[in-house]
Formats: sequence, C-alpha cells, structure tokens
Amino acid sequence: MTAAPGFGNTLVRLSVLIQRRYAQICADHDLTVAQAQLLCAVKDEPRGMSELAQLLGLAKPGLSGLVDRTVRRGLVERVACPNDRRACSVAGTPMGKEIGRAMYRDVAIRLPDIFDGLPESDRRVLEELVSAAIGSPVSGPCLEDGPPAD
Amino acid sequence: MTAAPGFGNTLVRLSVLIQRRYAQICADHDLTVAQAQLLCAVKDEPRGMSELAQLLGLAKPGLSGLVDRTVRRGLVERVACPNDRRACSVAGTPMGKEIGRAMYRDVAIRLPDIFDGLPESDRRVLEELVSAAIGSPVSGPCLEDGPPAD
DNA sequence: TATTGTTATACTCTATAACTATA
DNA sequence: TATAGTTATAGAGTATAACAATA
Repeated sequence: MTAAPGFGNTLVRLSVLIQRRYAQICADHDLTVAQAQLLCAVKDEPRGMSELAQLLGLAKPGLSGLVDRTVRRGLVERVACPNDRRACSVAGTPMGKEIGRAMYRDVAIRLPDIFDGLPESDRRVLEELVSAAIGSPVSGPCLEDGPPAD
Repeated sequence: MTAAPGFGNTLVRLSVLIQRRYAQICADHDLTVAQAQLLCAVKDEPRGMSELAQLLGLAKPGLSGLVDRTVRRGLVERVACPNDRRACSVAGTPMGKEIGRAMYRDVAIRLPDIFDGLPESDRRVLEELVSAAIGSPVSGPCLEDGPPAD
C-alpha cells in the first residue's frame, strides 16, 4: 500500500474546489478566469505574446483572441516591440493593473479557506509541502510555466 | 505571519498543474474534461439530471448540451424515469462505462506524479492532509458536490 | 402554479489551418 | 526560408431567458 489508491482522484476534486473558488473570485472582479490570469501575468510588467502563450498554456490564436477581448474591455493594451517589428507585448492599463493586483491579493486571502477544516499546525505543514513540491512563481504571475502552447 | 502570503496563489498554480495533467489524461482517452467527468459520474450507476448538474457544477442548459454531445458519441444515454415523466437519468453505455472506469484508474495512477519531487515520507503526509481536508468522494465520481448549479 | 428539462441565443475559450508582415 | 502574430473557421463549454410537458 504505497499510495492511497484514490489519491489521484482526490487531487482532481481538490483542483475542482480550487478552480470553483478561483472562478468565484474572478467573477467578483467581473473577470473570466482567462482574463484574470492574463491580468495577473501583466500586472507588474509587460510580457511578450510568446511568453504569455507559454505561461497561460495557450496556442497563439487563442492568446490573440483573449488579448482582443481584454483590450476591448480596457484592461490591457498591445505595445509595439522596438527591436522586432513583427512582435508586440501586452501591458496592463492602469485600471487593468489595479484589478490584477486586487485579484492577486484576494486570491491570497480567500483561497486558503479551503483548508479551514484543518488544525492550524496541519495547515502550516500542508503549505510547506505544497510550496516545496511545486516551487514559487518565477516572476510574479499566478501561473506556472508549462508545455501545452503552440 | 499566520499564513504564507502567497499560499493562495500557490494553490492556484497547483490546481493548474493538476488540471493540465488531468486534461492530458482525458485527451489520451479521447475525451474532453467535461465529458470525462460526466462519464466518471455515471460509470457505476445512472444519475438524474438534477443530481448531475449539482455534481458537475453546471446549470441545466449546460448539462443538456453536454449530455447531447456525449450521447452523440455513444458514451451515455438518457433513460426515462418511471416515477416522474418529466425527468430522466443519464446512464453510461457499456463502452462509456468502460472508458469512465479506465479514466478513473488512469487518474489514480498518473496524477500523483505531480508530487514526485517530494520524499516518500512527505508525500504520505501530504496525502493524509489533503484527504482529511476535502474528504472522500460521496459516492464514487471524480467530483465534489458544489453550489454553482442553476 | 411549480418543477423538469429542452431550445434559443450569445459569448468565451480553444484548436487547426491559412495568411501577412517582418527577419 | 523561418518566425511573430493575426484571421478564419469550427466546436466545446457556460450563462440567461423563454418554452414545453408534467406534477
């Protein structure tokens, strides 16, 4: 009995719990999940399209559309890249950055409630283990670098 | 310093990791995530539409569409409810049940890899804490009961 | 009248293929 | 030629409103 047989499915249920709470926080800020993640990714500094596609796990056309819709809402803007006239970066507008930071704060405050049922000492152990297992964000955003893009 | 300030965002990144791996397993079984969850929910016994909507966190029209698409693929079918002629249940077809069970097994095997970086003893502690915090599945499916529906 | 589930409509998200402009 | 990003197209998912049949 090396691992609990249903642990994989417990993890799926955990991720669903997290995603539902996260989606609720996004909705409270009048954002879709994808828009919120984009906003969190550019809340401190602009990022190139390729980097964002990688970060958000989207193919390039998907990111283009997401940026379009988010631009339309006045939350981000495209800025030309001086070195390479094909490329562009995505920057948060003042409003977008503010909302992105508010999201980030709200997530930090409200999401851990999921583990309210655990005694404080267990929660601290859990935090340490999860943080150790998946590491810290490379440069600020809510997301993890990943393979899916393109 | 009660809780790590970024723990909420670490949880979001964890859930993204889990969801991406889960989506990959679904794709390996030629399923979308929503179809896989529907299949897991009916892999052992039929379930009513209301129960499924609650379980999957969908509003009724969303579930109707999901069931339509999954019926079209020959994985589930609608069965009339004898007591109430308005109502119906969703049952897996033999193929659908088989795929649902295979998914469930595959998730149990492949998902915990996420924590491969942790020493074995830490992994066991983590499993216990997560399982204690979110409990076991009520009746078998991969999902958790939740509020969003309708 | 209230409830179950579907249909209609609209928008977001995601994928693939084809395209434009630049390198 | 290769690369960055967009446009075109299609399908899945999700929400609200209106509807049908039954309770």
